Amino acid sequence: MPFSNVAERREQPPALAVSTVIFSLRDDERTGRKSLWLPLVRRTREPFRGQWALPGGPLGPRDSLLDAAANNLRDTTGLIPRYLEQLYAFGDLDRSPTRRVVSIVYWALVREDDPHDTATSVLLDDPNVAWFRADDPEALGSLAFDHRQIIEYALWRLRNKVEYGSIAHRLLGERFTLAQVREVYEAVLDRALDPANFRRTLRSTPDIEETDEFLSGGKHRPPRLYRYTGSTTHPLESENIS
Amino acid sequence: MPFSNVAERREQPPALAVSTVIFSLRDDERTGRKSLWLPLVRRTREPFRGQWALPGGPLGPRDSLLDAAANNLRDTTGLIPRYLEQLYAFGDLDRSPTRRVVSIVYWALVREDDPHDTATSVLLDDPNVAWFRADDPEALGSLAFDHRQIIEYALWRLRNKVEYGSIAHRLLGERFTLAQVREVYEAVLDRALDPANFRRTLRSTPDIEETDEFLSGGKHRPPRLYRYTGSTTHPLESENIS
DNA sequence: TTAGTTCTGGTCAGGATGACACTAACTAGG
DNA sequence: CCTAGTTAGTGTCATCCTGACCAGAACTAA
Repeated sequence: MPFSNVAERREQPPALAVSTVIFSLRDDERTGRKSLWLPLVRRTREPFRGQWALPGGPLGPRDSLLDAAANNLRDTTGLIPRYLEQLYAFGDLDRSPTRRVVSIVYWALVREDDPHDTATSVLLDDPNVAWFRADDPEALGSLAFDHRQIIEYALWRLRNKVEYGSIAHRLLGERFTLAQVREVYEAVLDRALDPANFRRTLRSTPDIEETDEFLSGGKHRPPRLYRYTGSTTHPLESENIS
Repeated sequence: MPFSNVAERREQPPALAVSTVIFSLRDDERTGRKSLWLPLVRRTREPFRGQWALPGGPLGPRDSLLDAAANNLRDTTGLIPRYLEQLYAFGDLDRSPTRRVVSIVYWALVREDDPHDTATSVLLDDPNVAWFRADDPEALGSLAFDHRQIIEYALWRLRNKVEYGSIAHRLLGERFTLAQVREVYEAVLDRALDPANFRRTLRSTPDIEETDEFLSGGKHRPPRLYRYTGSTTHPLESENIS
């Protein structure tokens, strides 16, 4: 039932929605390095029909906030991220041109090659899902709702995140080389880092442990593989998908 | 209208509420130092009637999230904090024994002697509002809902906050001595700091500027007063009350 | 066998930090 | 008025952390 004026519609109770900003590490021919990419979905309904938006949907009555984010992500993009963290709750009055919506936004990190994240295959065939560079002003300029600000805030949070060790671990696999971790840092911070110094600092952290294996098949000297021995952060910050 | 069983009530749309964790700096005879205190309100309705809880209430249809937090705080405690920041959105299914509630929680810093924060006088006369030490296990043990976990998370966030400069500024006045800033740090970190070293690091930050004034009236050598020349953090993290 | 690239360990200088001694400036009490 | 006591503020020293850089090790490709 539509409402005839603004005052009337604002008396409606606010709708609750959950959205997600998903970051992944991908090759960027532009810079030669890896950089951060994120998937967006094309809206099929008004408002903003046809424009790109963050994946999301209403909060189901039987879902916790985290479950709602994970379930919706699976349904709209096929992604099943191993890591979801709450970003922020957006609740300004004029976020949506129709009824008032309070959105609780999560952010996720997925691995490009993770069999658990079945995203790649699904997304390639779906014309309503596409990946964009996280700092691409072209793509971000025409997003639905206030999703541009949300993405910029997510990027800011990611860059200001202290415990990069665990972030790298989420974007990479169970075992990784130090150069791969460096690529994560370089993509997030958007600058080149000295390999030797980076190695020194990373080896001094207790969270990363060396293994006896080496990565073969490369073009040059095979690098040693390392493992992340997760130190627990605050419970709320490290929720896990069931 | 009550519901007869769990399945039925869970089909109701979740209610939206806003609560606030308020920190203030107060003398602590126990340790001799200053420490963090927070006000709680006694619940006058079921559920948890008579128990202590965070100040909060439902989200008004014409309030932004921030306005809702500020308005509710004023009504229930008389506090008008200069600084409110969003902490987290809590939305587990079993947070409330009656209907489902999603709470968006803010945290605030107030000054004990701020004329703007008219709290002290109001709160002293109201038997339904009381201050507790933020790490007092006795008081926190019997809180309503999941408010104990919320407070612990707020404390964790406060301690892990990077930009202590601005935090000190919020808890203190426009002008302050370096010893007062040190008291803030000592209260938050819960350990003593070397006055000389603390002075050195603080004077090296561009955010804090010395004035020509000194604080008179003390028992000993009058300390110089300083001023905070606020550097802006991310917009979302530094919302201001209108 | 050699050139090319990455991996890995090392040195060095400069800045930040903790421990601590010492002087400066005020009040309280006789 | 003088002295003791307390806090404000300065300076020094050793240590740790960080960025810049060098050089050898280990592998591939030709």
